[in-house]
Amino acid sequence: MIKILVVDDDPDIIEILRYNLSLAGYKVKSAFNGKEAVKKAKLFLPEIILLDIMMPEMDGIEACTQIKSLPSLKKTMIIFLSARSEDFTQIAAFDAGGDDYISKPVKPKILLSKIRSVVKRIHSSVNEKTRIELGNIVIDRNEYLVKIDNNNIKLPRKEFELFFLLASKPRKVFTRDEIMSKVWGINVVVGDRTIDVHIRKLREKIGDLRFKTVKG
Amino acid sequence: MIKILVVDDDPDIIEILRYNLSLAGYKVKSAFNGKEAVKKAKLFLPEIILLDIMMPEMDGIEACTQIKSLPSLKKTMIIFLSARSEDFTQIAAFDAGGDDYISKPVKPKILLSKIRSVVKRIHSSVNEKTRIELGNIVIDRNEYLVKIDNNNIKLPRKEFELFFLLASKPRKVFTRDEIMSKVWGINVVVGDRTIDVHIRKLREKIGDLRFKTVKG
DNA sequence: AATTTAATCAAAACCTTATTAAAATACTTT
DNA sequence: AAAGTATTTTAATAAGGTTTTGATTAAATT
Repeated sequence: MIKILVVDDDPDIIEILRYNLSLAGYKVKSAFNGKEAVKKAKLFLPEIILLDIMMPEMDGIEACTQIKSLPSLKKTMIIFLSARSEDFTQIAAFDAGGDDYISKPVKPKILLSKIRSVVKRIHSSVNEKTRIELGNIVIDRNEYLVKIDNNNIKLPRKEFELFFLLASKPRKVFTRDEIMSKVWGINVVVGDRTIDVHIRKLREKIGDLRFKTVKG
Repeated sequence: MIKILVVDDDPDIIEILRYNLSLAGYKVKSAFNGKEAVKKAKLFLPEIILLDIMMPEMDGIEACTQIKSLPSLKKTMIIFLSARSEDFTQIAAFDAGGDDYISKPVKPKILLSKIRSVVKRIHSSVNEKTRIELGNIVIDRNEYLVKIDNNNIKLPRKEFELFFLLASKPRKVFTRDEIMSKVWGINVVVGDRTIDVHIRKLREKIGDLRFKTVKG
């Protein structure tokens, strides 16, 4: 059962959230300010925290920072609640490690759809591959390390991601578009030669024979 | 002519987008919030919607969900716009059925390249199958490989696509127009001999008897 | 037999990838 | 903050393959 900690200084809002979330089958606890939130989070170990930004004692941003710095709560998803739907507060919120936001007034429908999508994210981040082994090659995303025949090879980030992607599906042919969007991200526009150069470097470091290119 | 609906609460941004898109030859309409977006989308039936995430009245995620639930707009591609490029928004956006994502500030170059790639996707969305098996022939789009009697045969892109198309419906007769639009795309204009030559090459490589032409 | 459509071939045009070196960026250390 | 180092991106070019065209020939249809 998924545990959610609701943090807001307004009891009415707590009540609304608690009502909707309980009804949807989540286990809910609440706190009235940042300080209390940190304390309760440590004990309750919720999967998700709904955190108001503006509160007495300790604001949501600060609370978020503290919570995220605790090893036992590192994976907890934090959803901010904020009165204004734009601007600076949100940016600060994300910088503090927030995972999502909901703008007030909170509509039950939106609330639940957000929660669902966050839950999905929790699940999918669990089975995200972190390590690939192929014969004498080990690629470990945790340690950020490539091992070939027990020799450690250090790769810069892009080269690592590229290698990881290619190794994730041996024999699959990746198009440049696929590589671009998975390694560089969906929004980055860099020239087309960039991939070639990285491939070049990779081949220098891990040997020419690991993968080949298919024209077109 | 491709129709694009632009949705943002900031008139300046609408103007920038409208300017760039019109210049590139798209037909553009706009809306200022999610509610209006849904209404206008129903009438305008755009192929593409550029949708800001944070808006008053109804946020982009919700608007997207509603739009995607309408049968007449199921195929409409939705590209989200958002101020932050963090993962969480992207994931929420994709959960809601978004097809792509652009982070603000929107650079014209990125905008247009995205639009182009989305347009491409609209046209080629028929190709979903990734593998065809017919007796002793295997055509695998993933590995980009044709296997006949366990012999691998390497085909250049156009030949591969052509073969894939023909093999996708054995016994079906494809008109030149069909072949042209599926292999070469809708807005590509090449001479009429091109298909013949590719057919020739294909026959050389996979044997004369795999398919025959029907005059007319 | 005349007309239309398809096949063939080689040359030309076009594209994609590989390879460098150099420029731009990002990151560390002082 | 500056200097130094590593990483990432761009630019230019070479090399090679792929795609398209145009001329010509062959085959089918009217």
